[in-house]
Amino acid sequence: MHSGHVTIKDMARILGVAPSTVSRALQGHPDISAETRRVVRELAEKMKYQPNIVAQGLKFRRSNTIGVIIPEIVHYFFSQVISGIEDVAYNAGYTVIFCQSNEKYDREAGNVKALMAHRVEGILVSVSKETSDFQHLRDVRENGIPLVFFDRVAPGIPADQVVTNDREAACMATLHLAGQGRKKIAHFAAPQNLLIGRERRQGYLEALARAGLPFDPTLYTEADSFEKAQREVHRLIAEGHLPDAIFGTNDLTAIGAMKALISAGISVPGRVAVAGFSDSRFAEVTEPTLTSVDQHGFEMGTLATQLLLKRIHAEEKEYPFETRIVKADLVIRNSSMAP
Amino acid sequence: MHSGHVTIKDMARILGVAPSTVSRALQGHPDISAETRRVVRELAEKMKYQPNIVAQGLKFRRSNTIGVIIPEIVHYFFSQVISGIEDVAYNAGYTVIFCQSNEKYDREAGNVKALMAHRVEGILVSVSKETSDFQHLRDVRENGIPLVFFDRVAPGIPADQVVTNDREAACMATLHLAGQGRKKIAHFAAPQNLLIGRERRQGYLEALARAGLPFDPTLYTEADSFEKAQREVHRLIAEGHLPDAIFGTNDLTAIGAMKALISAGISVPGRVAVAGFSDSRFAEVTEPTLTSVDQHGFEMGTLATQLLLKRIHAEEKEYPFETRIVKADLVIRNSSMAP
DNA sequence: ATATCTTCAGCAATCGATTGCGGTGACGAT
DNA sequence: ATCGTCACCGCAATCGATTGCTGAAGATAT
Repeated sequence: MHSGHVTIKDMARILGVAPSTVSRALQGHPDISAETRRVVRELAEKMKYQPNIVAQGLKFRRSNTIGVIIPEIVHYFFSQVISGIEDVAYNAGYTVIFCQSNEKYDREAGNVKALMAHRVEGILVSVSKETSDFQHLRDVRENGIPLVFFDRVAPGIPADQVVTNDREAACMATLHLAGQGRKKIAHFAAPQNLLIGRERRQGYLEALARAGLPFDPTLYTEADSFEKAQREVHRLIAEGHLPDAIFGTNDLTAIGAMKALISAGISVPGRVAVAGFSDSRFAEVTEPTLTSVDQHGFEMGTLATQLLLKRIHAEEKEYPFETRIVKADLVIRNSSMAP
Repeated sequence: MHSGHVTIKDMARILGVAPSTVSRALQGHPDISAETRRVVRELAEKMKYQPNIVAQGLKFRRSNTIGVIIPEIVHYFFSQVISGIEDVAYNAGYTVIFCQSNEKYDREAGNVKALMAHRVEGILVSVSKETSDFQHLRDVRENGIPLVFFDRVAPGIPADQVVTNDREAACMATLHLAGQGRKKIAHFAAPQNLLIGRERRQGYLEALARAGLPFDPTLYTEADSFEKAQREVHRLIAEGHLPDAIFGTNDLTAIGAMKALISAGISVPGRVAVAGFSDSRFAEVTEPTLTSVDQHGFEMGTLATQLLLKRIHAEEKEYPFETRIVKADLVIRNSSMAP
């Protein structure tokens, strides 16, 4: 019959008892005789009965489900985060509904609606690059659904957050480049509507200041992909503004720059040192290996999920929102060696 | 009140009408007057009403949800597949519940149970390395739930499958190396209990035969990781069995070998050509860039999901199980150029 | 003015699981 | 013989949304 799933009613009909009796027998309610309990449990075993969580969820108004919205899973960092999320959720008996925004605002808003319709108990989100209107996320909060941002947060929305100390780490990476004797350090930045973009830029500027280097606008540009970085390098070369170091806002950007430099006959790290961000596995396989910042994605995922579950279990009790920082580490490799 | 979600009853109470009227008004049932419809819709708009999909699912006995079980998401290939799955599912109005087996049998079995309890309409699975008992997957089929395997299939279970033509692709890669004038082609293989390990090895052997090259046992070894590959290269060098080409069972293996060769002063592809498998993004960033086999993970994901949805929508109507092969392409880059 | 029809809403059941309350039998006590 | 006391189980409501059927008005026809 129907989808092949055994229900409590099916078993009740077979045994000639009421569904309520079956339910109570299964959960060991004292009102049910040992004999009845035994019979019911045997049948449940035999028919491989599995309670319908959806129905239970309706009854108890909880879904035991959390939602995750991620820009693009095919990034090592994000897949690490997801892995951490799944791990904690699984061990807490929660299931994870997974959505990908593909860096699109519309998709992200659609994902939020879908998750709400599914009555997830909480949402973990890293906002897309395109998102600048945050009403959809505000709606989540207004519906009383816990929200935790990780890595990319939305400004002005009351929620827990798990972020990297982007500014500090960016500063550290840039200072490292300066420490190698580099004077003309370029920054290939992420879009400035993203907080992480602004933070990393700030860290870069701070490092310049601390190293006593001037900020040269010709060495600052928004480029956050492999291809864009290559274009920018070509432009810099053409315009005669070759820097002696490049700090990329992420690894693919840094690698794109590095490849463009090398194929233009410019040695790395000989003439130009390069550093990236969010230590991907790429960093170890490039030639030269890439100096980068390890963001500890898995830990960000576990921590974010813990914060979410904590807030879910706090029920109505409100408490101040937390911002947790997962400290990133600078991993120094060959691309940033002294000339 | 409760979780903040507006229900049809809430609106009915406010408007002083019956829940059924609200329901019909929202779906434009002709029995409802234009005036009532307008009033209801306005309130729904104002209160941001969203139908409870869980309740609808219970009513209609469909969850609009599919489940995915994947060994480890932090592999570029699998994250590509997931991306493809999510894409098709989203466009078809399905949500994806995501589980990670972490290559563990227990975890995989637990995931299956959880997905069944959630009444997913179908399951996509790539079995873990550890899995040798497939009863949990057989249970899925016996419950009448569609199942589709991708990449790693379970033998003897009636289900649709989407796989790579591993043997053919491995043969192609090896023949390519032979075509570059290489005579002593080594193979760094995956464990032979994995089907893909055996298939790729077979492809390698077949290519040797077709190229008229003898099989040299000293050039065959089981090594399927970055580190193992490096050790093997050092051993080959030490033993004086340096090949003039290496075909790795996956990209990290190939890259490990390449790095070890280069750091030993052996030029790639000058003296030794290298090719990998399952084109990761690594392949483009190494130096030299790595020749590899593109498995088209995204397409495997979309195809597998399409097969699953097709079977879900076929309702009770049975039709023969399909095995679809996503043909892998050899992507020739610099690591395998002629000497 | 009565009969018939049309229009529009509500009642109640349904999906699967759970639970407060009420009811039925057996048994002993008075 | 009647009442009280358990042990045990069923009825019905609930969660949110949907739908067949029923029913109450008003409109139209005769």
